[in-house]
Amino acid sequence: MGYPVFAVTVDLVVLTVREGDLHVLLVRRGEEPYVDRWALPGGFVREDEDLAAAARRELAEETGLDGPGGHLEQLASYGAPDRDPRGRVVTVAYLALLPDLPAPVAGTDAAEAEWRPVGALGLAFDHDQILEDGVERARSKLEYTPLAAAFCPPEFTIAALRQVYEAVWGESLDPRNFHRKATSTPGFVSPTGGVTEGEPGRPARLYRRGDAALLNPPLLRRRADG
Amino acid sequence: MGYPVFAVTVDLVVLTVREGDLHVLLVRRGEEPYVDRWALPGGFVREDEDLAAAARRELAEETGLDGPGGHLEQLASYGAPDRDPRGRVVTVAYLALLPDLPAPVAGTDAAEAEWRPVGALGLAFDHDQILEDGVERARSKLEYTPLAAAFCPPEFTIAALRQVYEAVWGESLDPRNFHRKATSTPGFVSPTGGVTEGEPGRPARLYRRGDAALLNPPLLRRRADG
DNA sequence: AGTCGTTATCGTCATCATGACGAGAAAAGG
DNA sequence: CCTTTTCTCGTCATGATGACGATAACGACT
Repeated sequence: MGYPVFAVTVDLVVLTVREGDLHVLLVRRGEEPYVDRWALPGGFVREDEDLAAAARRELAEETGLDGPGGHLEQLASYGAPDRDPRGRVVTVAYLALLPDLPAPVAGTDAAEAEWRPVGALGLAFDHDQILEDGVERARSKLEYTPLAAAFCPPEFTIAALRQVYEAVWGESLDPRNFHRKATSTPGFVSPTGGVTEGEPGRPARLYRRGDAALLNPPLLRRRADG
Repeated sequence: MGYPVFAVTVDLVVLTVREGDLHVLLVRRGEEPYVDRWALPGGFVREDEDLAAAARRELAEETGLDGPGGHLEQLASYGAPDRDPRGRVVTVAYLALLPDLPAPVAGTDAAEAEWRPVGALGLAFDHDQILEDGVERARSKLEYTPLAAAFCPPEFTIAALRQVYEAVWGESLDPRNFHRKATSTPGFVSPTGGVTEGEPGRPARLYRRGDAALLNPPLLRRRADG
């Protein structure tokens, strides 16, 4: 039976919140095609490797960290016949949400890597589209899941969680209403008992991510109207 | 540069509502592996074919119909190393929502095909998992989009739309509250001006699918609690 | 024609969630 | 001690929802 053969890659949309803005991890390509252009990190899936395992491996290689606190999920697949000039390549994109890393990125890999605010970046291949899809997925996930905590360190304040929403959604939220919502939605966050120290203003209680898979009711962003 | 080669297939989760229950389109396999076992329809992506084009082609081959009124979207990709005994095969699953077909399925293809109520079916490969993911996606999509209309003919009644929700979600909804919600949510449905004739009971107004991409506010199913 | 069963459509009411905003609590810094 | 800052708790009006009553408009039957 004859059928076409493909190369299969995984590409990563790695998002984090830095200084109040949503950032994506990019690497500068070291070889053709698109030499010296910025692109999403990624690579070929190995002979005996599951797709998710390949994504985890690439994430660890690029960030030196996959540990708890983050989140990794499959995003979508892209396989236009002409998306890679080298031939038929299907890529399975994964979306990673990480806390702002104290450790520098690109630990093991020699390639240049950096965090860039999301926006109109002229990335290699169809990576602009993949990034756009990833950002939209993240925005949507924050509505229905407690995943915003994946952007935070293990213990965080309600204000930090709110700033994640504000950065990802690009809109500001009322601190008092957000506080009520976060603390009253079952499984969203759970208090650790600790409080912040040395910060300006009244000390804030610390929370961990709750155990709910879904927020019920969800926390909907303000729609453009319709 | 040496990298592994893969075969790439598309598999379809084709759903419809028949007689008040959610059904999936299955085909009986005619060759190894899994001969004579039921499986999701699908096939290899061709040399110069986009993934979505391959999905549309397979859908047309299996149902003889891809026309307007239905819906097709990418679901997810599956690529466990051992998911196909023939070798390394990555499949990109697509989800199709169709109105109950007047035409018989499997027009062109010689393989046996039939609609089966969704549930615990012992399908070939990892198709049970793919089906489960597809059904969950459909359930979720009905909450946030007007896509339930994709299960209906071009013109339909509010009651028909409600029966779609009841079949897909597996729960009953109050006809009066559903009517209020469907007709008051902007872009959900739009009246055609026509009414049903010859049906028992009071004639019902006919509607077409609205132009909204998202329901705002959404129509949430009753959660299992948390 | 009248009655009944059936389904569609509209209305009412209590409850819950939300947006807007006031106000006190608890820290740091002068 | 006072001001500034930020967290936390309340209040109130509004909007969405669940539960359910009531009426409208058909076919079928007597």
